[in-house]
Amino acid sequence: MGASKTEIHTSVQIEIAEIAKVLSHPARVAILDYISKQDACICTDLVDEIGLSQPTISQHLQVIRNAGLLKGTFEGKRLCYCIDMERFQEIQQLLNQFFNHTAAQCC
Amino acid sequence: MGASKTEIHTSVQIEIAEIAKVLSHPARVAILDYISKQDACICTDLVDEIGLSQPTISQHLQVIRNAGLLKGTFEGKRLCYCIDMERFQEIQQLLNQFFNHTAAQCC
DNA sequence: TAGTATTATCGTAATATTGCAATATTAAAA
DNA sequence: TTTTAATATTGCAATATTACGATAATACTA
Repeated sequence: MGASKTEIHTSVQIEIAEIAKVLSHPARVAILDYISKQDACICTDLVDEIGLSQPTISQHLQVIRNAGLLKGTFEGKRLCYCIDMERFQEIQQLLNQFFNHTAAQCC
Repeated sequence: MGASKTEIHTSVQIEIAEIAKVLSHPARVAILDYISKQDACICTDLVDEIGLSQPTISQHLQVIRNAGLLKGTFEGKRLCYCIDMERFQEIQQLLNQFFNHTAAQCC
């Protein structure tokens, strides 16, 4: 089908999956990489930097934004944003919690 | 298109994305959760446990396996496997490296 | 060897994702 | 106010993912 049966999973499992989905495309990883390397918030050259078309970059940015990973102003000309470190660390913690509690001892 | 332009990204970015893709579906998170909770390697009741059909579970397991996250024997009856902790920690480290070097200071 | 239980594969349908051209929207500058 | 530059949205095509029924393959057991 393609539609995932989310109702049979826990909210934590769904949350992990949603976070992972943001990072599951190299373009979005590249975008986060690039934004983090900037000193300021003016990130208008993403299109040239990443090598994808403007609509595609815009689409990826929306995915990252919807996950709460960006903050700043998002409308009109001269877009200004950067990574929301609070949310970023929250996500890192969530992933680490998942990795840490998954500690099998067999084989 | 649906095909991602992987050739324009760095190998690290692609690796992060590939790892994240494994965790980007709640069923796979649930499978990893469940396996890690078991004491032994006999994990034959995954189908009942996760609530998806046997072929679907098999498909998800293959994705997890291809990422190197499982070890054990994978053929024939009485499947026996568990999480490959070495690979698991390697992945955790890679993700943490990504999160740690992404530390923007603006806004 | 025949039967049984377990996992893998195939085929297929439904949905999601990715990408871009064309166009719209937005806000600053002239 | 018109122009211009930057971002968003729309529409569409190509590909990927998810899911499952049917079936095959595998290995244990009687």
